[in-house]
Amino acid sequence: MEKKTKRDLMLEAAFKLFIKHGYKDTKVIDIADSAGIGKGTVYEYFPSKELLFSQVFKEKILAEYKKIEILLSTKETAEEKIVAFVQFEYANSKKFGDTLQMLPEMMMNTSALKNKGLQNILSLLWEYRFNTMHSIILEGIKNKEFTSLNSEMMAISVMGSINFYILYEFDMMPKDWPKIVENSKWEFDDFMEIILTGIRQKSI
Amino acid sequence: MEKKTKRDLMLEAAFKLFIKHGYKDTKVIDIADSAGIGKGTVYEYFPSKELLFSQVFKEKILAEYKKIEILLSTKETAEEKIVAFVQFEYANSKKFGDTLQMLPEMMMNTSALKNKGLQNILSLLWEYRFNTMHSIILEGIKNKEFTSLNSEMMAISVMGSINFYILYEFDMMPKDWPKIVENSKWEFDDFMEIILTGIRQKSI
Amino acid sequence: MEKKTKRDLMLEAAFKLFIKHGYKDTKVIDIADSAGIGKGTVYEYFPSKELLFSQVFKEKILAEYKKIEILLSTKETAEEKIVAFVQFEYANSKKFGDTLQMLPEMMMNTSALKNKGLQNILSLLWEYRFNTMHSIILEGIKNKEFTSLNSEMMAISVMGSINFYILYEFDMMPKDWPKIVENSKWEFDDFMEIILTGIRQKSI
Amino acid sequence: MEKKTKRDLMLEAAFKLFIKHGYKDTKVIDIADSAGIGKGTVYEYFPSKELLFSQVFKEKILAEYKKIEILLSTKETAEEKIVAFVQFEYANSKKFGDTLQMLPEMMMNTSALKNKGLQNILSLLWEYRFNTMHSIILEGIKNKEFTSLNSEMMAISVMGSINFYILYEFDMMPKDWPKIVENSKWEFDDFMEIILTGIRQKSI
DNA sequence: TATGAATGAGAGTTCATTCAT
DNA sequence: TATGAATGAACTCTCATTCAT
Repeated sequence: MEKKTKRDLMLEAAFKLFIKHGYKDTKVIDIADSAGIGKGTVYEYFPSKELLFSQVFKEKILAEYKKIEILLSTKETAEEKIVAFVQFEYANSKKFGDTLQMLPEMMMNTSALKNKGLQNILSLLWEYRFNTMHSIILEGIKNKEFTSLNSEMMAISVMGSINFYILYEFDMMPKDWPKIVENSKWEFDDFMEIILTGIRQKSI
Repeated sequence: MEKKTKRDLMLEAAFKLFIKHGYKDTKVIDIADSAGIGKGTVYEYFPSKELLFSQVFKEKILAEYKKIEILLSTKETAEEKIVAFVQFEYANSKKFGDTLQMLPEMMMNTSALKNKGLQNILSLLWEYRFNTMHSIILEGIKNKEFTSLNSEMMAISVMGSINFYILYEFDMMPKDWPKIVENSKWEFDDFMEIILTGIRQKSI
Repeated sequence: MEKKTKRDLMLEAAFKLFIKHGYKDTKVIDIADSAGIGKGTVYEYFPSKELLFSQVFKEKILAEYKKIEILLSTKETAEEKIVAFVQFEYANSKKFGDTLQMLPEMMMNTSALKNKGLQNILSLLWEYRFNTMHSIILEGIKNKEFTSLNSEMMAISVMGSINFYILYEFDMMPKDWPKIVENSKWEFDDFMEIILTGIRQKSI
Repeated sequence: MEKKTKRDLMLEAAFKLFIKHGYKDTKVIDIADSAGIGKGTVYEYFPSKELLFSQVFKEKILAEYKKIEILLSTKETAEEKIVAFVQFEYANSKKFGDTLQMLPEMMMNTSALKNKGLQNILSLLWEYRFNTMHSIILEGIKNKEFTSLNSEMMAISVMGSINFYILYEFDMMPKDWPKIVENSKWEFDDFMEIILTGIRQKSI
């Protein structure tokens, strides 16, 4: 029976609109209207649109992604961790709803933000996700689960595959290309097999 | 002694500015100035900024990527074609100079475009690149070069890896994470080994 | 052990801020904060910012200037009264501290006030000061201390000189013109000599 | 048969509104409306409201005041120059019409301008007028026309008297004090006599 | 009585688009 | 055909004032 504060209402409205329409196309008045409050009220809580975005990012998006750590700690092998990582990101994307227009903008480092400091905030997500994956890879190499090729290249390959997979599944791809109708277990297993085979220690 | 038409001048200026600053941050006046023509003249050739962008995309960006076909026709095996594909995209990105601000916007399907129809134009690049890769994969499966897992998943994994690799090499990633200092041959070979191992036919 | 009422606290805070930053640049919230009360409370005592200003002016500024009367009553001749008048205004300005941004706004009849009625309130200071000076002049003429030229012109000349002298001494003048380094007794005496000579009865 | 440019129309409209209502109370849209042009057009000619004000000041106000030099060069003695100076300023004020609300804001160094550089522009007028007067005084001292008291104090006294006289004549003073109905020759002569007597060389 | 969260009219500025020349 | 001066809708942000508590 928790009552949502105005700040929460605003962050959530802003979050939805930012990911739906992107930064530049989300107007302050839209956020206010969507949160059911007055325009001026936005500025009672956040000093500017840019800083509001910054908070949305930190409190809504980044925070969500950081929950991966708990999940990973329950897994033993590096392979299991990578599988969990993909499942987690997949679920996360699903949770953000069907309005993911901003995801690419976020995933890539584009930015309509004037403030250079804020531009880097988008990098935080990249950095966090990449570093998490890189750690798993390094652990896998140490364990002899994975081959001992350049670990950064391995992380790049795996992360790239995962990003693309997610975007693909969530309709960020061209609307008119032959879309896989349903995300079957079979597809997922194949996908994991492909990326894991790429980095696995070759059995002798 | 070919004389460039005003239309060409504009398309080229627009192309450079769009990839340098992105759609929203490229002003019509900048394009006109850069092309050495009057602002009003832009509207003699293109009915709006959005449609100008559409033409730039089709005639400049997509056209550039389609040159891959010639290159691929010179290669025999699917593996060779994938290596050529990566090298081509890498070179292409390099050619765009050090001003690649729009690359992520293009690679991902972000858009500041109001016109939903125009947003899909960005998908054309995706579609083209993905289909090209998918064809190579299918050919490789047919040749028994590649494993016979789900071909779309294979294409997704490979394309994702490549996109990420390119973005990484061209500094679109967070500025402060441990950047590989120089793009060594060794890294490239490792990268190719990883993605190819993922899809290769397992030797018995 | 007098306890200051909220009203007093507000008037004093408002007084300080108005003379420091001027009318438009003093925000209601600043006054409330400075007085250590809530913003809403301001409106319990004063119906608007304009009327608050009006009260500040009447109760703080004008009241301060009216103390001249006590001083003047201790002087015998008109000349002595003029000297006292200048010294009083000089001291008054000094007392307002080093934050006299509003002094010119007050001395001149500028106004950011929308309410025409309120604009005239600033005139009260002028009127009071001018009338005081005019009375002294008339007394001096009657005493045969001063020449019998048009008494208003005499008052205008003397008041203008004094205003300018004060503004000059308090740095309201252009910062980069040759500023007299220290306000010496010699300068003051010269100044008084100049304005008094202008109105003195010529000795035969 | 000179045709006024849009720029001229805007400068003139801005000039009138600035002096009538002051800086903060003159809206860009008012200037545009008054000049009979669109709001956006203002920004085709001037990059900001502040810089527009700056130009108005330089091209309309300061330029007008600098015409004094021609007049002064036709006068022989320092006294004649001071008389001419007063007459010039009086005429100048008259020319500016009956809407002089901004004159005090200009004469004093108040400012609603955020830009510190622009604040100083108001000082230019002060500086110019004071320096002009100071030069006349110095010349008069050299000629033995004037007494040899501190020349800056003499300039301050004379300038202050003149400013006040002008403001008084042009209704900047309290509306309800006993206003001299008509600016008679008699008043003017008295005024000049008073300020000149204050600085004249005493005859022996 | 006292509060401060909430408000929205209104400010300066931008820029894609129009249109008289 | 080619132009750029002119436009105004739309943006972000401010702050005096209101009002439920």
